[in-house]
Amino acid sequence: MNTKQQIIIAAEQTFDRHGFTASGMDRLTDAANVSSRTLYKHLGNKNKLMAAALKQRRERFFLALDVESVDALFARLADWSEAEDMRGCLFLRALGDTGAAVEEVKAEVAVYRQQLRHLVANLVVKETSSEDATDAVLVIFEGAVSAASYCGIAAIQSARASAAVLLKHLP
Amino acid sequence: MNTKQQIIIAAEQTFDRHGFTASGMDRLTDAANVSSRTLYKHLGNKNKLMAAALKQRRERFFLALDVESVDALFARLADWSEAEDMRGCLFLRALGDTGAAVEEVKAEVAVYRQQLRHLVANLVVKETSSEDATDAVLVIFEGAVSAASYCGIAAIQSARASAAVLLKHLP
DNA sequence: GCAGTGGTAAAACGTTCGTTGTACAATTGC
DNA sequence: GCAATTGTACAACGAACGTTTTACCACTGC
Repeated sequence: MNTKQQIIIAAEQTFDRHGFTASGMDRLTDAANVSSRTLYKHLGNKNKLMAAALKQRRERFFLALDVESVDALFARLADWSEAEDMRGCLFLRALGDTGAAVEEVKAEVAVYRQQLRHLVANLVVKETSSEDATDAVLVIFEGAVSAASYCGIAAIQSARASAAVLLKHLP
Repeated sequence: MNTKQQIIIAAEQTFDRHGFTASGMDRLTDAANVSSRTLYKHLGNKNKLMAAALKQRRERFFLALDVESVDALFARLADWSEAEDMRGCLFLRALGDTGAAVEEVKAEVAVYRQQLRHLVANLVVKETSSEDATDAVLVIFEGAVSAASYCGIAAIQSARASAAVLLKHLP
């Protein structure tokens, strides 16, 4: 079994559930079921672990969102929300939690945002032959992620319908 | 001068900028320009200070968003984003930062979300004679707040236009 | 058989955390 | 003039933090 991966997966969940700064190394080692010595051997320090957890989330997230249309994007997001608790964008939260003071975290957040924009832009171009609606769909996507944390899956279904309307009727 | 208010206002900014758990009492007393003894006399403890800062943010936010139409709502949000740095919803972040383990924070977040929903629902009813589009507008609002943290005011302008289209063309 | 690898447990490092105690200064109302 | 109020500075508390050290165990391949 891959110990490093096991640590990172546990950390992704722990940071999401309990916060980045508020999650001490004790809680992280307990969640991963490894000694602190092993964790430090594999990850170096807490900042690098945060970055690794974010990278893991990003890869898992975009794997789940590997789709061919905007509608499918929101359908997959709905699937995600049924499998995982929604607590708002983990990357936005990581930045706020750490006060944007951790370089490793800032870098990972930047990569995520760039990747999300590219994904949305590509889908929008495919359907409208223009990038113009990218921001609009991006806003709805971010809104769905945020609102799902207290409106549940209804927020995502609403977002899905809204996106369809927008792609038809936006200038 | 009202010392308590001065402490709370400084705390609102400090928590927003540096995170809730990551902001120590030293930083909070420094920002408020008071001694730690004074802060504790007025606020009791850190959890209560967090709640007070969130209440302050809520009141300030809804005062800025005291409008008569959905379009004006987004216009005011754009004004807000030009006066303040956007780092995503402070309430969502407070919940994630503390791992939803602080009752005082959970309560304030619940009040905020309820008030936001009521505001949006009232505006939507006024314009469409139905509450049906509430979730859709709520999603766009949340998305504007989140996306503005890295897309700037363009996200809010895009959200404003999207909301107008939706109110016209949603079933 | 033995070096190498990859893990454990437990204690300790110095620092920072949230919070309180003590002692003192400035302003105010009667 | 004096008591009350409201603030300060500063040191201390025990606990928790991130990190490292020390010593030890189990498995692997040659």
